[in-house]
Amino acid sequence: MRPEFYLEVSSDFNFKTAVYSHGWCDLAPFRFDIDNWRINYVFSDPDGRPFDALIESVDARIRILAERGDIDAEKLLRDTRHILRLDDDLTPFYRLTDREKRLRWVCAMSAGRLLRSPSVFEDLVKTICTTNCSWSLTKIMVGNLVEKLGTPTANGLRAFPTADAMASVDEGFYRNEIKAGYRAPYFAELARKVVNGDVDPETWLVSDLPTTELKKEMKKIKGVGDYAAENLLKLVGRYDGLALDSWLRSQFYKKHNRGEVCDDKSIAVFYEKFGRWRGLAIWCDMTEKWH
DNA sequence: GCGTCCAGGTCTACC
DNA sequence: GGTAGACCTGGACGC
Repeated sequence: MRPEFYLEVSSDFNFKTAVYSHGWCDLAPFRFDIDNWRINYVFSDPDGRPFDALIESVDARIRILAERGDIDAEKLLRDTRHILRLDDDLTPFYRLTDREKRLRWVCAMSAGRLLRSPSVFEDLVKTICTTNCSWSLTKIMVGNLVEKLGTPTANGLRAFPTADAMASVDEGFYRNEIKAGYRAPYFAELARKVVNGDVDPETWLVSDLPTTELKKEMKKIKGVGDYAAENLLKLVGRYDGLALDSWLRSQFYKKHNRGEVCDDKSIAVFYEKFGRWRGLAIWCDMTEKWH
């Protein structure tokens, strides 16, 4: 009998829009079952022992079925709250989107909770894997990281690798085994710095720094530029940056500029009215069809 | 089958 | 502060 746990959710939480908020549900060690609308994720206990868990929405609650019983349930529930953004208050954001008829669906569908990983480190590595490549290559790189460096569960599934595991291999491994290409030295250096304590991405979650300063901190990581930093900022709950990439730009051109290319400043002006929520506003606007 | 282009960009050197 | 050119890889596309 698999142990099961439940989490109460607020009335403005929507499991589907949270899970399918962006591509993260498609990246290992997440597994997304779109037919039954549930996800699996390989969590880790504080001692590093991984276990698989199924997460689904049942009767307006979140049900979590763990692979085995001897787990740290408190951490599992904390991690689940974190990845589903259960504690995010999007009320001020919805007040802004409700002002525009075409964006009223955002509040109506309780959209805007961007799925994230239990650790900022994992989101950081995954974000670097999204830069300058196709989504299929992102999936390959992340899949390789999990498959070749992640600790296995009893059933052979694997957790996302720890910084220690990532620091245990060299640049050549990232290039040849992970297929990280020119990102190879970035991953080797990042893992080394995290293990040495020179960088602690988890502090970004609770940082008192103004967003512009925090973004500068993030950009000190090799491989993290404007897009990556602003994407990470969204995942730690700051939506000041648009995180423009080629996909987002092309969607904007199609939806709001008759398919014609325009500069980034014009896109910024378009979403200026959403203030500190503009990054979330553009993301919801561009992904409306997904929901 | 092969060559080219580009994708959920960033870094470095140079001005 | 701004910009050109280089950078890995895999998949789509044209021929």
